Amino acid sequence: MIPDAKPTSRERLLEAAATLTYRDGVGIGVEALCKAAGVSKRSLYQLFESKDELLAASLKDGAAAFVAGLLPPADDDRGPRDRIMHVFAQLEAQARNPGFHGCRYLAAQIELKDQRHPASRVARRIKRNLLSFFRREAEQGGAADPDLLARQLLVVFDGASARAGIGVDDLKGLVVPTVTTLLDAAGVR
Amino acid sequence: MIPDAKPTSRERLLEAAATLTYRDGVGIGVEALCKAAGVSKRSLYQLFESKDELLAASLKDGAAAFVAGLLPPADDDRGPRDRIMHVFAQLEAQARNPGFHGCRYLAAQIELKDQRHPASRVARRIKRNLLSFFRREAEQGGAADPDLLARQLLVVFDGASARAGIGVDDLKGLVVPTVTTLLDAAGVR
DNA sequence: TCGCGGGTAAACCGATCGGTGTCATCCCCG
DNA sequence: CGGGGATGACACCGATCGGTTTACCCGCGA
Repeated sequence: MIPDAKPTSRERLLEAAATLTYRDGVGIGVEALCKAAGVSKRSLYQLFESKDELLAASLKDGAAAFVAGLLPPADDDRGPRDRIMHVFAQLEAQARNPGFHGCRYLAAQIELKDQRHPASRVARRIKRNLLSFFRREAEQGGAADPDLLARQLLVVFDGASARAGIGVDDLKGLVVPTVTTLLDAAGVR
Repeated sequence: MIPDAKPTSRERLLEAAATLTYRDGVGIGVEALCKAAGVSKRSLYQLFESKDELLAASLKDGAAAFVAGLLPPADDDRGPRDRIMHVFAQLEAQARNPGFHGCRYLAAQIELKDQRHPASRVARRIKRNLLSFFRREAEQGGAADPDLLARQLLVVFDGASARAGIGVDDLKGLVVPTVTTLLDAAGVR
């Protein structure tokens, strides 16, 4: 039911950038990106200022899918506890996928050491939104220290997805009990 | 009290590799490594098979310092709980250092996506040793599920050091209460 | 029919990549 | 003193980096 039989050059570039940088890292060459997208280098540099801006746009473009794949629907009638657990259940499910290589935003920030890199800024913003979600739910769940709980949850999220991403842990039986323990200790009902 | 006024070419290369790859990532060029070490490229390739082997050797070379900087002394008379807490207190202290950029072994594994890369193998082994330490202490502390607790602790370790390393959290008031909660829940005395 | 915008392919730019070949130099050991 | 192995300096290799330029092609509207 998608009217566009063929996506725009711009869309194909964003998609190729998302796929290849996730698999191979942000060090991937523009030549490879163009080939994968079926777009000439000439067009790339008409659509984007630079490779860095393409990377940033690609990360931003994927934010909606990132949120949709992790967060519960906004009209969810479950309580904060279940809504938080939902995120980690989703993470565990995604980690089962052989194509899973961890959180692309964390990876991007680690690979591009420069915090001021446009793509790094985008990644930081997106993760800050996840932190806000956790804090909001923690507050609503009556956590003793919502800020602390939100930071704890994000540490677990990043640690778990990183370790699963590099293939040293499958998260099975790990993430749910961990988050449960933290929620219990924080007094989230 | 160090007899070597001037370290070996090999030692200088290992040191330069450790410093520069930590700050700039494993993508750093061999030219830069050689210049920093004051060693010619020619010598580098007589001392090491390739850049990849130099990186691997450099990571392995730093393992002792990594352990010394985190783990409690072997003859420590404190209990398992304090010995585990020691690791995280050290991590939090190190994260205060402006030169801190997270766990170099996690970063290396994320940057080199290839799990079979020699440096990635070394990193994996070193972190497995940390996991073993956690499990040993968990067992000795009477944890209900020592394997689970060890995995939880490593997730917190990696998550916390990664987030501190990219500058989005200073770990203050975060890591100690988190580990305390996990130890309590596991029944570690 | 014309021109124009958006697209491609491909050559090209200087710089850098990992890695070698060549040769002079230096220092240690006999 | 004489010789040899380690080291440094440096040019060089083909490949690739991010980015630019040139030339051409094609469909659409005036």
